[in-house]
Amino acid sequence: MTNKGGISASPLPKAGNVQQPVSNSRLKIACSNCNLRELCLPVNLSMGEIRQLDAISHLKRSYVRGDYLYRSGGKFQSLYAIYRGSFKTQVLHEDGREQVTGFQMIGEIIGLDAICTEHHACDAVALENSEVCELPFNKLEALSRELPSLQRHLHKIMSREIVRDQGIMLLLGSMRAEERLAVFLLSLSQRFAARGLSPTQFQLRMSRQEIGSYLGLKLETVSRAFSHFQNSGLISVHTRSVELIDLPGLRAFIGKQH
Amino acid sequence: MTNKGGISASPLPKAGNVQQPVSNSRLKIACSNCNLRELCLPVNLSMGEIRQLDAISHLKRSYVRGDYLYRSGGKFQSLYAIYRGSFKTQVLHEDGREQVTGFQMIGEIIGLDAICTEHHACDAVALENSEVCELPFNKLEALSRELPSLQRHLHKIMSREIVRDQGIMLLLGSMRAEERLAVFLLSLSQRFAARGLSPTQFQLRMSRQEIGSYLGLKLETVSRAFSHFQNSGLISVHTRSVELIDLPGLRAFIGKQH
DNA sequence: CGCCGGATTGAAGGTACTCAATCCGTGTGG
DNA sequence: CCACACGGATTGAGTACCTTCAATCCGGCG
Repeated sequence: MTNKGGISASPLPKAGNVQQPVSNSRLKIACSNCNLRELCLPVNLSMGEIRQLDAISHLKRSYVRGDYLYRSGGKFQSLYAIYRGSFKTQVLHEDGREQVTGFQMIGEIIGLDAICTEHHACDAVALENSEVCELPFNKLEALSRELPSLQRHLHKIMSREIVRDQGIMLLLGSMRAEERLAVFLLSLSQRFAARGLSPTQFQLRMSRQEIGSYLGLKLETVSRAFSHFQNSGLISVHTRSVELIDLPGLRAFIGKQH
Repeated sequence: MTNKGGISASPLPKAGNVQQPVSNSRLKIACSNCNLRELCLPVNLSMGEIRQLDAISHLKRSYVRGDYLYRSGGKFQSLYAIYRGSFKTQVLHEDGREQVTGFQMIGEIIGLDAICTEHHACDAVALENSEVCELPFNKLEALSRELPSLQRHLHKIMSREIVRDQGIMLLLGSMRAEERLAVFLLSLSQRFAARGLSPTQFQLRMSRQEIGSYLGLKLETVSRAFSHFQNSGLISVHTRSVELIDLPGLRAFIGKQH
């Protein structure tokens, strides 16, 4: 209950019920007995090696909805493993346009975009009450020189981010509005399932506006797509609570011509 | 003239005229005297350290337009530094849709998407006669444990790829057709400039179809946007040869409401 | 010369956007 | 406790932009 996030990778292995409340988040806790360990460290590390990770990570304070974990342009120090809650990342264009580039949930790593310039390339904003585990990057790099399996793990996390982004490019570049939403819902479903939560019933943590920004659509279009899925019997939706009624039907919907 | 690509990062420092023809590409050549070195290795490595890099890299044979450097699903072994020519990467959806996810040119590194699964997540296809330098990833990882500045460099390359992809998400998610093309042309211009080539006159290596796929547009829309820019006096275009006449005008075009 | 693929241009149609009204759930204050 | 206000979500009508379909053009090559 008083544990701490380590280094995440998704797609994630089953991790049992990891969504227990954290009673005292200021406590310094160890990766070695974190209940996110199977989520964050699917790596063959010995107990001794995990203790080395413990030594470099800290549990940070809570964030409430709207709080910034970091801001675009800010100096890069650390990666963050999400221990509780969820975040969105967004890039802002000088003309005021904004694009949500991702929604991150428990066990995922955030901040990789900042490595190349040592400054954050996007904002990270809490979508709900959240806690993160801070991983100072210099120390992480040093440790990964010692531990090849940690090094490989770090590379995989970054590579996975690249693959994920390419998937979104495919979505944005070639899918129609309702297909985009179907892909989005199925992706959420998978990620909840990987965390031992229901793949068919969940609460959205983001607004229609935020979903739209992520999917390259206006909020009204997102809303219409939700309604259409509901009228087709594929889902049941009531503002932010969603039930996926016909998963195969949703999957089949993707790629269908008009 | 008979040199070899190393490990690239962009945005790239000025690198003089790196576009000399390679007389005999089968020769084993060294990073240590590669004329791409300033492009590929903007890293503080000693001569001895660079020789260690030499030891793990090989120059691969030429590819002609349409040749696959690797295919989606193929086993991952190596990263590739482009030594001459250019490539596109594309992901294919089961329903036949395809999305070009990037165009890579000389000095850039390709294959990072495969690290997470050990299998390539996209196809890489030559756009013209090209040569690459193969970098076996296991050896690269091992060496980067020895050389912190190489390690950092590798992380930066991966991070830069993530940032680049986020920029494309912004483009695909929130820009209109002509803005997308303007961004694309300005990005090419910058990349040519970084290689000591003209930022205002160049040959496109890809078809309208391929540009369209990259930008999330149909080829006719791309063609119309080219024509419109030409009629507005911003560029001069004749099939694949492009001259950017009014760079500030192009820049100003981005973000303008309708 | 004539073919072929890629590029351009035109006209018609469809999808998603814009603008606007209404609804609904939550939280606040009387 | 209820009325009201507020922000987010839904729904509708009209429009803009991009796509689709189709014809034509152009350059390279056999």
